[in-house]
Amino acid sequence: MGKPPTTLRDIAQSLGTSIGTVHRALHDNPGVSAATKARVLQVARNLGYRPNLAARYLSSKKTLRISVNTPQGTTSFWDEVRSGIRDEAESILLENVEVEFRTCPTLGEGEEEALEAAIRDQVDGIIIFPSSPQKLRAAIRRATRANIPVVCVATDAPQSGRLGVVGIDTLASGSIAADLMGRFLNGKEGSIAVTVFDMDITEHSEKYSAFQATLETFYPNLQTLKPVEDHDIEKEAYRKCRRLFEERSDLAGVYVTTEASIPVLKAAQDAKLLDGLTIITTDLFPDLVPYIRSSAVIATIYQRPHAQGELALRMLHEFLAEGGRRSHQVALAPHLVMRGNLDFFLRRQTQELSAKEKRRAPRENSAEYAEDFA
Amino acid sequence: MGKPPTTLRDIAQSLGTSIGTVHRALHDNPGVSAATKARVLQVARNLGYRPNLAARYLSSKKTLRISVNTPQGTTSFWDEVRSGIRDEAESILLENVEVEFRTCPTLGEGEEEALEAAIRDQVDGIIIFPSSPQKLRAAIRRATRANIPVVCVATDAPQSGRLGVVGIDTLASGSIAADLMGRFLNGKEGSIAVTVFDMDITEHSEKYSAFQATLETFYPNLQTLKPVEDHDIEKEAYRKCRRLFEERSDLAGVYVTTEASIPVLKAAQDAKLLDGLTIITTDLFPDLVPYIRSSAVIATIYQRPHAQGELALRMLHEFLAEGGRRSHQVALAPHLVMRGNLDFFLRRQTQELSAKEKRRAPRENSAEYAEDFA
DNA sequence: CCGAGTTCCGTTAACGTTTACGCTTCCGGG
DNA sequence: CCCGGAAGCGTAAACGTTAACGGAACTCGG
Repeated sequence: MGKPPTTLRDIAQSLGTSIGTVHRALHDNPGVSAATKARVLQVARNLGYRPNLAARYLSSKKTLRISVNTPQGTTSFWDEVRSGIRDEAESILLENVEVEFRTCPTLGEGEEEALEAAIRDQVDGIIIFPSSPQKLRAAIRRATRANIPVVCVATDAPQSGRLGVVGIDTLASGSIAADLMGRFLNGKEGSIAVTVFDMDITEHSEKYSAFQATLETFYPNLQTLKPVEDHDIEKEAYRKCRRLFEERSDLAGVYVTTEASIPVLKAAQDAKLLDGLTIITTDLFPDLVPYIRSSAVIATIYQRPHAQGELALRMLHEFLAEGGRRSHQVALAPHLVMRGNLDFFLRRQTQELSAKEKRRAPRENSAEYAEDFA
Repeated sequence: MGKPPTTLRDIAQSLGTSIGTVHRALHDNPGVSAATKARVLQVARNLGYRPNLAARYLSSKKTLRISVNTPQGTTSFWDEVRSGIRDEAESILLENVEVEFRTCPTLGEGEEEALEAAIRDQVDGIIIFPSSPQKLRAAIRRATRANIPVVCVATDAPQSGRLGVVGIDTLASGSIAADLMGRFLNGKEGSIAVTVFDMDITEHSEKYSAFQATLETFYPNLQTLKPVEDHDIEKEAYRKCRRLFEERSDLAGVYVTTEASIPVLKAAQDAKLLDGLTIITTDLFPDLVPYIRSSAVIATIYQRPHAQGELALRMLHEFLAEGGRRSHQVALAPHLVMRGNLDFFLRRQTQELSAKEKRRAPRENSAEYAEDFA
């Protein structure tokens, strides 16, 4: 079962050549003839060569630089994503990851420039939130061609050649929102409003249609209205919702899929509907807490930003370190937050955000760990 | 910012001693006087020494053997835990982890013997499900004293000196169950039955009281009954529930916190109450699926066995590899599964369980990865 | 007082890769 | 004919740790 793994030496010996040549061939560095290179690659494949990462790291000692291009954001969402990335970077064995944050102050502003800057800086990998995928597609392609893998968080950038995505499963979150909405309304009739960022974003249109489909299947007495697009602009969200709330007298519930739930709630309040509506939101941040406690927001779909950050970095690192054999499409299940379990999530959030530098003193020997828990 | 890390050499030089001595001192191997050992430890601390894992692994090349002691189980729960452990073991960089499974066919039978066997076999670490913590406490202590770290999954073994636990947050799951129960019942009056494994298990009594407290706070018109203990014995679960169902005419809902939801459902069916009761269960396995689809089970609290397995192994490995600085008490948030998002979880489950050996051919150079996704 | 056995410590060869350097061979231009 | 340069390849020194070996100094029974 446990054959000793093949090394560069093995390959060199079996070819009657030297380690240096094998190494150059495998990395297509200059200095090898095409013929020997081919032979080396062939033998390497036959022998099932896999590089020893420990040796590689020990020898080269180059640290991987990865750029994190995310917006500042209006809620704590992106802070949590970033702290997830940081945590994962620190926890990686052979600490050889260095994270550079390129945070855009306003959404969509300077996104492309930041990406270009990362490419220019020759980072080894990029984690990005493509707020408008079609605008960034070309730039992501350029990064990929420059041999810099790109991982998208939260939103995908299709047709861009990106290495992978990590996000929340749209079907799972849209459907559970619908199912809960139906249950909470418990047989009532009426229509449900859904706000999204923009229907051009795959994730949002998928969420919307999952919601709509589930509601239609299981709760035919409820009707999903056309989506309200808010582009994460507070005023737009308020204005559009306010109008909707005044117009539709049969409105029974609202499902907010974006970060911008506060303006929607304000609109409901101003329309004197806050108590009458069944409202399900997305994400979890300080401003939202009182609404959940008071039951104005009956449930919120938590998109686990911390976990998204962790996984994005993990995916990138795995790829960079060993050529990545894992799935490149990670769809997380969202968490459901209500009054009852709210405190659990709040506690966790603060833990995660403040988990700075808790490195212990070097405790080489492990004889006494049990005392900690006795 | 980027100081070169201190090495054994640095310590040796600053003490005017040799690298070998430093090494022996840090690992308290024989052959160092108490005096020099103390000096070495002192300097190591001052210089903030942290071992270079790559070098360590490269040099020693010993693989970590870890034993996984879990029951066979009556549902797929433990299969998923095991597959999570396996996945994580494979995905660890510097693949130096070897997992040995010691699976007990029947619950609580031969648990202690299996643990003893693992200790005797000199494994480097143990992951265990302590089905009856007090019985295993002594044995876990012995393992710890033999310098073998023990991580508990799903259930804790307090006062046992175990290295850590990974499980589901009891507060989060008990409370969300109560909150949902209250909402689903929507103002109705009545009593709610709760089944647990055994109130002596910390987790279960915590879950129960979280449920009870939340229900009492937010839905005072619903009353939590005394817990039904089933000890994961199907007959016991059926019998006790059947009797309860016939006795309590005001029963409105049931919260099953154990694996044994099927006998409870059967009892409800036989008592002709399946449609009348609002039932929330725990875990997700094939036999439960039809009940969820038909809405007999309105929601189930998924305890994420795969994730539990992953995290348990990660915790153990981190500790073994570098003296573990992470939290040793991991409490996961459960997932909520309903009709709407059921398919998502089922798809995931089958993916996770069948994710065997997908290692690719060695792909040394990474120039062309973009093609895969173009 | 001499060998045998300790105790303590220094030295050194691994582990598999990377990288800088150095040695051939061959070719074209002066 | 000789020299410069390049292409192709071998060599060896790192990287930080582990583990085995060897050698002092010191102890002790005979």
